[in-house]
Amino acid sequence: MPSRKETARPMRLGSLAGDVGYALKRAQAVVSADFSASLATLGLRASQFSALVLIDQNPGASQTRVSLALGVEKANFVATIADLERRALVVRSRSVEDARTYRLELTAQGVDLLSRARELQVAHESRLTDSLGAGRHRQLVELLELLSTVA
Amino acid sequence: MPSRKETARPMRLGSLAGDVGYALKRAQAVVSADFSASLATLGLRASQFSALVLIDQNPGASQTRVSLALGVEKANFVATIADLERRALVVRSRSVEDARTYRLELTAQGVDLLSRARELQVAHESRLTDSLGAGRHRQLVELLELLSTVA
DNA sequence: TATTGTTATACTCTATAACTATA
DNA sequence: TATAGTTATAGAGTATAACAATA
Repeated sequence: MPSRKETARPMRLGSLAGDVGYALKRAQAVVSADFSASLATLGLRASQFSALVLIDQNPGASQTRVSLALGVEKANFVATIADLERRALVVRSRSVEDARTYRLELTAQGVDLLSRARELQVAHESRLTDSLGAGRHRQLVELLELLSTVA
Repeated sequence: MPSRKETARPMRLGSLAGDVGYALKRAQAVVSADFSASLATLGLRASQFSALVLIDQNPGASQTRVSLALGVEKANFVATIADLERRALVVRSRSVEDARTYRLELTAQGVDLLSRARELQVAHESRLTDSLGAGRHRQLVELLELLSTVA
């Protein structure tokens, strides 16, 4: 997104001001730009990072289970996993109970890269906490998670 | 986004829980799905709706000024305006002060469609207020707008 | 020299249908 | 029949470079 330089004549936003959807999109753009730039130093995208976290936390889970938990279509998750496997960060092994599914696990390299990515995540969240204040930071996450579950 | 059906075995989210970026992305998906489906009944996308609002609020503004205010590259805004003009919702006229720029304005049809879209927007926000509570709804918007400006 | 609107291009994310192999 | 993974495809959104017309 291009940076919104506040020019001499600011634009009237009309009903966009106070709109949750519009505010969400703008905030999401700002936050993801910061985190994505940070993760890029490890050659990771945000979607790959979240996949690594879920596989780490749920070793042996199938592709479909992970993709559903991430809110990603299983069809669109194939390329993500293929890339992580090609880079030897994730291993897939056929399940013995159900030969249709793969069991996903991190390799030692995957664990290592994830721990470095987590440091970047912590630093990223710290920047947000510094900008927003710890109380408002926590409050914002609570409201967002509440919105995702009730709406 | 596929709906997150809470299965028998929920996945552990690890460091994704409490993460602002992840919470933002999930909430944004939920909210934009509802609003986009609503706007689709008028043949509008959210990006077109926001363009109509800004042109209505700032008649005579140029494409670049509107696109910058929306956080959209001017190159990517060309097709949006072209479609709105093709549908006779927006008119472009060369500026007399600066022949490089267009003055953007809504047509009577554009004003009419925008007013119907605004009703959908109000209904959409009402659904969110019902789900979240009026206080939390207002609080969320404040935090998001704060985040966009300070981060 | 700089800016506006434009074209071209490419990459990401997302959504859907259809196939295979297994169940 | 139903599900897991896969392929193919198409639509959005986004980012950058380069151009003609105008400033």
